[in-house]
Amino acid sequence: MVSSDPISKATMNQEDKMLFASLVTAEVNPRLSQGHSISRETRVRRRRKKNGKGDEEGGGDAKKRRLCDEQVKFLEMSFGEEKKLEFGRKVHLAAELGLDPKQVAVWFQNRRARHKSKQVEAAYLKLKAVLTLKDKLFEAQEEIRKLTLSKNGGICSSNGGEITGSPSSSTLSHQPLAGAVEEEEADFMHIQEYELNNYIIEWAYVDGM
DNA sequence: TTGTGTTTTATTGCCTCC
DNA sequence: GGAGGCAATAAAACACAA
Repeated sequence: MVSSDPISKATMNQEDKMLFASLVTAEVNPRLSQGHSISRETRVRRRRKKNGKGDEEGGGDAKKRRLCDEQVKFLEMSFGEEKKLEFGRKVHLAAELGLDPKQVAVWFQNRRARHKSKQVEAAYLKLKAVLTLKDKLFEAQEEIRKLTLSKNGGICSSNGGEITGSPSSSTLSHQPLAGAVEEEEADFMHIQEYELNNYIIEWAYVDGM
């Protein structure tokens, strides 16, 4: 089966993994970044094996039963209305679907987890896009800076070939046209950067993330 | 058919809130 | 202290390529 997830963690490079991990730990699960985490090894050690072959108590078959399409559809509808499950609704849903209330609770728990991981993935993709955009902006700025330097170099070379990092106001005053173009470029870049920063801030507060 | 990867259901242990 | 939530994980069920 092919994963329907937009991102496969297996295909991520190291940088992607770190970015994704930082989102998952710091953004989504603040508890983990506040010293409440337990090492994986500890958890695994602590965990008792359940459902092990031959040690089933009560002798009942503890096989997992997949919910039928109708049940899932009903649960999805209910989840769409309200992500959390209060006692009354749980009992009602269970009765309606012929399930154990605990199964309904477990289904909602797992569904919330899936919902959250989708949100994290979406946030990850957005963040990645923003960073790519920032890179491009930086490259464009660099390009403009180089062009400006070479242009000024040409102007200065007629005055002895001096190349300066930032054109002096006296140089600009002798070149009104070039100065206007540079100002326009600078304005453009400032607007781009401003919009990008706004976007980042906006994104940061989406869904309380 | 079988090996492998993914999805779904269920469990465990911890935390927070009342 | 109990109920309920969450993260992490196990394991069954499932999909699919070879």
